[in-house]
Amino acid sequence: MLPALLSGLTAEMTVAGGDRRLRVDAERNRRRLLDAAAEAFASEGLEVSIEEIARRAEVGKGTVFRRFPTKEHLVAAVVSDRIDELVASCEGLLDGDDPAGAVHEFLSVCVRAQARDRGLFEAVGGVALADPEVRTAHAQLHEIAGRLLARAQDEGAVRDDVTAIDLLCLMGAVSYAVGPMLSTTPEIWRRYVDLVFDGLRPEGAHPLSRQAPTRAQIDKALDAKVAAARGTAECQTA
Amino acid sequence: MLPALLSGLTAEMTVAGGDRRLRVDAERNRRRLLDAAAEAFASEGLEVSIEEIARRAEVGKGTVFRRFPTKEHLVAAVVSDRIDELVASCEGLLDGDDPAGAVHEFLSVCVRAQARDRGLFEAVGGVALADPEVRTAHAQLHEIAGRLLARAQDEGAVRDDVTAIDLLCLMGAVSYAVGPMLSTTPEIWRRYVDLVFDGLRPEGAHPLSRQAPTRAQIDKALDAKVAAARGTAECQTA
DNA sequence: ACCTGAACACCGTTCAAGT
DNA sequence: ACCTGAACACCGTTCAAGT
Repeated sequence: MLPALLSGLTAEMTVAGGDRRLRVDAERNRRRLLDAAAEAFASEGLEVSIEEIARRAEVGKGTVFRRFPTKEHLVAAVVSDRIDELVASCEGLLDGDDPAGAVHEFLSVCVRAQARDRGLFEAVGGVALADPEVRTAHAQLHEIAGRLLARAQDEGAVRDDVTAIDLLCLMGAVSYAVGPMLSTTPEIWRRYVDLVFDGLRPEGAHPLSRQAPTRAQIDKALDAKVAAARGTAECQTA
Repeated sequence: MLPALLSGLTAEMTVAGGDRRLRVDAERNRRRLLDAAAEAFASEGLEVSIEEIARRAEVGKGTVFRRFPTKEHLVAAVVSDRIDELVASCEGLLDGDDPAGAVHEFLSVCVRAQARDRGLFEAVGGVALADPEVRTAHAQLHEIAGRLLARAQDEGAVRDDVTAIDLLCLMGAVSYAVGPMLSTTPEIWRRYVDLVFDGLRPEGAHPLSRQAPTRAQIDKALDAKVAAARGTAECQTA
């Protein structure tokens, strides 16, 4: 009896935001679902069916939707954990004494994570960003990118006309480009991180024909994208 | 009577590979379907339903599958036309007298095309490359990229350690990165073409930690990807 | 409270019945 | 030959019936 109670309390501490305490069996199912989903999304991508995840977690299909009102919510729960991990492993880069190397390493860490986790890659480029927790985690990554970039720019090791948003965009760009090649040459992403990073150096820098997108523009575009996705979904159900 | 016969003959000439001549009404439906699909894919992306396309073309759902055995085939038919257009508009770049500018322009033309046609973008990054016609068209683009690149490298205007495959990958990378921003800042792709192109200049070039992927590796990876997609599809139907 | 599988709407695909 | 819509399998989602 006591262990069960304790595990319930631990769960409450773990859950972000202070959700209501779940019944012990419910909490156990939630964990199994998150674990099964994380594994399935990472290896197969986001298109694995809910039924498949439920099977792997050994629960009924309906249980998934009782805990996560929609598949997107399940994706967001898994993905925000992954981004949190990414944030944690990038924070250490702020301490080093090689600012340019740290920017390069930041790109490497993020791209490698996406190369190894197909679901993570698909989610951060997609509508998962609609989820508030995912956005928060993503904003933290944005902030780290900004600090790393500022240090490197102060030293003159990175051109002055690029922004943290550029860094995040380029990280996604590289992750996308290497996707099809990962099965035959799993480390190929390093080449494109190197190549893109060379474009960030001051030596070859030429004026950029457009201004950097602002955070507001990105958010607006994401909102529009989410609204569009919601729109067609509503059309389908209506 | 005569016009109908002529239109039938024209159709036969137009169709690549010398397919059997279609009945006049069938040929008309084929055209309407291709037009409707091209428009729908371009604006909505590849996820538009066959039913929607059939509706726009004013034919029955079954007619689509009579002409194109699968949705992928319809996508491939539309997309190979789009890539052919791209090839045509890039061939002119081989004549100019600014090799570096031509490489930049090549990237611009291809990225702009993908920015304006969502289906084109989704297809060239995906399983559409399984289709032989699409592969042929894509190989032509590859060849042009190679010739443009060689000229620029001979002049010392582009670093020597990048390949035509790198160029094609980076083009896809940029197209991906700008996707979410197009609704608010439709010309933003120019910024990332500039930025990536600066990475191709010799001035800031540093050794790349991995060798360029070979055509064989790419093809093998694509085959694997297609096989995997087919595999899960067969599992679903089996 | 929570679990579950049957039921529903949607989509790609097939096919029997029509011209 | 070709056209068509009803029928099938699949997927995300809902919900009535159970504990």
